[in-house]
Amino acid sequence: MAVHGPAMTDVARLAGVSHQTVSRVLNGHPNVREQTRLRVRAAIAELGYRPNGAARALVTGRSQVIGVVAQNTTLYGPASLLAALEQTAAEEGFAVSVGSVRNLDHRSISAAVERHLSHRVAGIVVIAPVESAGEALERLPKDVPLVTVDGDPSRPVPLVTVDQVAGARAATQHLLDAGHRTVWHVSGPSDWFDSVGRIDGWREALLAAGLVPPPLMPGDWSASSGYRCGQMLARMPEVTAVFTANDHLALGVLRALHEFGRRVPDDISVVGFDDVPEAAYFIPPLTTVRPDFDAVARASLQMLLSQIESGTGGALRQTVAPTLVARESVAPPRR
Amino acid sequence: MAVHGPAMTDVARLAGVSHQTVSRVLNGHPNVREQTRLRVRAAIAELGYRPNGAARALVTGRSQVIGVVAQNTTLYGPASLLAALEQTAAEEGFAVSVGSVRNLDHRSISAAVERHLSHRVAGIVVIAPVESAGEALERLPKDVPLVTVDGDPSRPVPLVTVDQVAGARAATQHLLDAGHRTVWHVSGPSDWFDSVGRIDGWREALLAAGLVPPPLMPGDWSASSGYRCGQMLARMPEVTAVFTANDHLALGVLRALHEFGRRVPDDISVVGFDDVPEAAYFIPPLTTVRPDFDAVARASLQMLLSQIESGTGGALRQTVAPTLVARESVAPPRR
DNA sequence: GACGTCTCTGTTAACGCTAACAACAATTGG
DNA sequence: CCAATTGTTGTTAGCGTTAACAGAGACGTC
Repeated sequence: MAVHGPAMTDVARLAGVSHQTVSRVLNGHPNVREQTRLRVRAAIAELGYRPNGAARALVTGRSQVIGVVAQNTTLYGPASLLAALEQTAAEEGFAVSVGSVRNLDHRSISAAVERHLSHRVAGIVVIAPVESAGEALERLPKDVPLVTVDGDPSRPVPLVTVDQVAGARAATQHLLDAGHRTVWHVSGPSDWFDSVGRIDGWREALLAAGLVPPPLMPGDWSASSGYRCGQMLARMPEVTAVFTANDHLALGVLRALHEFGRRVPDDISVVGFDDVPEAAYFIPPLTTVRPDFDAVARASLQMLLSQIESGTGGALRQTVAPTLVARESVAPPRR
Repeated sequence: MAVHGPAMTDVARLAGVSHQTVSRVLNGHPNVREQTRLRVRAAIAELGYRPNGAARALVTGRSQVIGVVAQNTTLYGPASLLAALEQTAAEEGFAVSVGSVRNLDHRSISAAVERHLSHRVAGIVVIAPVESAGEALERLPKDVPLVTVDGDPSRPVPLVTVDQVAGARAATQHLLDAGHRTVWHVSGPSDWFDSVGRIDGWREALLAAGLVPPPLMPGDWSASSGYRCGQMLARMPEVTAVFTANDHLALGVLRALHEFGRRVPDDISVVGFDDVPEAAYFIPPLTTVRPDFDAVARASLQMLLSQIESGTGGALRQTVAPTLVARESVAPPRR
């Protein structure tokens, strides 16, 4: 074990140059004779040399690593985002270090950020969808490039976010367009910005149509809470259209409706949010709103990289529009 | 930007000691006077000092980072595993760097491993569920602590794996116990060891009961392929029990059966694998097999850490038994 | 021919930390 | 009382890389 690989000096010796020339070749400096460059490359290949990131990080002050702070990476949204971030980062030559936290409270977030900072990450992406994360972020050292995803729109921090409001408005409008008199909403937890945005969008669409929003049914993202809400919705004959804050809630609702003999979409129409891969195979196939996680990842990474390169902070803001995916869970109400 | 924080010497100066004493306090060396230790800690706190991981990694030859190579971290299984690994690693003071790859072929895996190596990770966990990953692993440098998860049982590499065979056997037996004459199987892709193990377990259980396994229906983990298989199963009156290689396949099957008017569990019983959180809210709630991802993560990390500490390689092997979760999708066949 | 100006390459000094050794006091044993 | 041991601290030398500067040719210009 611990048979350390060759270092830059070994490559230099083999190629008959100084270690600095090797460094220049590696970093793509212009002023290296083509012939020298080739000799160096050959030596690198022959020795199987791999640059030591730690040494580079030490001298440059930052590593080629981006830290991501996320909660609950088992959920579809965060997991997709994380995967997309990792892909995009890899293309830019960055590794991604994950610091998932159980709770998005001040202490947990700070701890995760601390861990990343002590590894001298080049920048940090915080997937911080809840209220309590916000404070933690403002107390962070100002000299670390930072981007938040789905965070608090009211804070002066660079933010990339799915346009929750537009998505929710589209979902609600889709139901209204189908002829429904009103639309009920099963929401996510109230301390998530995602939830708040979706509630706002739903409310806006109703108000714009001159309707009074019916009471909100609060859930917690899980199929389980969707089921509980569904049991209530099923009992109310007037309910003909439901918009749920995510697909898992929708799944729970679908099952409750099924148990009560309320048919979807014949009796009640349902629209979800997220477009999980299985949504097309729910009973019935779920109409839902698909956020573009790749676009979010790309936007946040780009924002982060520009901070890293330029050194400027800047509280940019970028929004990615989701698209409605129409399937069979929506139909006009029966007279 | 680039306002570098205080270094060890700054702490030392403030505490009135040498930087080496600070290092000793940080690393918990025994021979430091209690009073000195307190002074140093106070200085650390006052300056908000954070040790520089890069410098430490440079001098010790390895960082407090564990590299994870995984494919498709959007799927429930890999995502759960990753999250569990990260949690466990954090408890041990390690960060986790993810290198997700699109394809698990030789080139991609090697590239991901290379990236990790150049960051001098302390060890690598490869979630390598497919055939083609195997070769890549054997050509890796021997001096890097390495553990594979759900990998090839026939290769001489430390391996932690869910006991797929036992899980599949339990699922199949559960259906036989309910009185079914035979059990059909919708499998995962044939190059995944998970699939192979589950097929083996299914086959074993049938053979042990003196039955001839019916034809295998190959799927690809997705609800979509489950749906396609389900359309065929629904057409065959003799089919009364189906075991699917994961819950998403089961979801697709459920929907196909529903469309064809075949009721579950009245006409056909279904058992899945994974116990995704939504499985309890399928129509009907799905009986499934739950692998213990936390246990897998703990076992693999423990195995990795012991390699890191001892320096010995050793081709250990550890298996984690899954449990059957009975819900409503299984019933005795109708006469 | 002397002098600037390129292009290429080498030399030296950090970066912040740990390991190895050295140094000194306090304690013990004879 | 001297030597050996122990506990505590300081000094020095790297780890492998990049940045800053220096130097050697080649070339063109006055």
